[in-house]
Amino acid sequence: MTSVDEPARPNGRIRDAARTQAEILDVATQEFARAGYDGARVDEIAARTRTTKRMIYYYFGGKEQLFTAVLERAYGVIREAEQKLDVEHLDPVAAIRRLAELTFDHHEQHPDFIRLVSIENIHGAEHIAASEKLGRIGSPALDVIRRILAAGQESGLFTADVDAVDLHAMISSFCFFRVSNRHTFGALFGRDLVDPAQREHYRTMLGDMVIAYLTADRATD
Amino acid sequence: MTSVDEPARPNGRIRDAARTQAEILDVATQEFARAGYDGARVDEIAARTRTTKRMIYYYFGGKEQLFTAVLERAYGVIREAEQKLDVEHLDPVAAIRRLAELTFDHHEQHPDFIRLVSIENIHGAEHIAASEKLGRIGSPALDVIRRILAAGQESGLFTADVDAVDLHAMISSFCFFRVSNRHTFGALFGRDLVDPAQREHYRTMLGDMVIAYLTADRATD
DNA sequence: GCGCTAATGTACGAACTAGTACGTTAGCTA
DNA sequence: TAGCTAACGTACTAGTTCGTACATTAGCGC
Repeated sequence: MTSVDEPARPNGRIRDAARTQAEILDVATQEFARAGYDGARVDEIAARTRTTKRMIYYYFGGKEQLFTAVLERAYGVIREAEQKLDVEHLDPVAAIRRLAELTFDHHEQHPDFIRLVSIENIHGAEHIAASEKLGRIGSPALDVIRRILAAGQESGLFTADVDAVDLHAMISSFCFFRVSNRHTFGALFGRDLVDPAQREHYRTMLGDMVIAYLTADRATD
Repeated sequence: MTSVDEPARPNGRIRDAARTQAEILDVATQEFARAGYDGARVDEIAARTRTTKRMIYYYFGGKEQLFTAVLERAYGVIREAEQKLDVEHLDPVAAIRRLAELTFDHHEQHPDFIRLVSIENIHGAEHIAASEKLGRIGSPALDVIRRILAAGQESGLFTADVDAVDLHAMISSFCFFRVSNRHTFGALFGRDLVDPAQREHYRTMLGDMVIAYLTADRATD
């Protein structure tokens, strides 16, 4: 299921640096997501690739840097998706609900990414800190939220004192938890949070929650 | 900082099975939470104990079972805390807010527990599944939520179609995410979700969110 | 076609790590 | 106080795992 297919070559190996690197990253993503950083095996990653372990060290330098590269690519994917967000033509309430739903969908569709982020948190985000790419590139989604919030607050639809980063945290927490904690939650409470039959239910619940929060009138003290 | 101090014994070792086991569990909890399941080192756990690695295998059988025992004890602590919940004398709105706040506080005070749960999710909750104790002991908090919800729905304060498990998931997701993802979130957005100065802010935000969700009037379609 | 370099493969090693075989002793009981 | 067993310690091993030294070749530029 990798995006690369090879031109029919008799028996030999093809030289294609980009393809080799991409394939290593594909497999490494799966392996790290499956077993965690320390649980992942470099030999196992190599074995599931058309190349050898030698290439992992040739291109990435080591296990640590490979994981960083995996993270960088994974974050790249979501940033790309966020750039395609097109909700600002909607009224603020509909826009926020739509944004929440897209966040919900994206989390559901990328469980490996969720696992990688969980793993990175276990390790204190040290790989993000070590990465130049991931340094501090605020997400496009945040800009979108900022603009919608401003519009909603101006028109008096939204409570005034809500911050974009906090709202992003609120939406993310629900979407993230549902995927990241589905195993323990399911084992303890007997309910599968990612059951396809309940998908619409939770999607609606998230939207309702966020809109209710934004439009509630609170005592300002 | 362990809860056990020894009776002044000249130079010798004291025999105290319970103390030895408790000390192993204390250290193991820290070590697993620090480094993840595969990152944790049995030798390291033993070294930070007044006993030896042999005892870990003597009492627990192996690394796998040790982690399960650590989880069992950690879940026991929160179940104990939940049993002390005393909010049902309040009106439903105040009761739910108080419950949310106590959940918030508990998550903040037990980051190691959060990490253990994250780790267990990476491993598909297989240790919970393997544990007899953790099999399916519904949390006391859930019963409390159930009763408050029923009261709130009866009196017409709360929207009728909200379920206790779902509400528990909603509250937990916010509290859990704030602690579990603080490193990546901080690194990416430059905001520390567990900054003490922001503690009250997020605590209030959680309560506002939950109450707004429960009391909002939604179109029933 | 020649040569040069990026790309690749093979084989191996040093260090680590979970787990165990075997021996010892504290301290309760009769 | 003799004896027994739960509790404990030491030393070791078998297998694993990251990483590398060394050898090889594809294919582009000239």
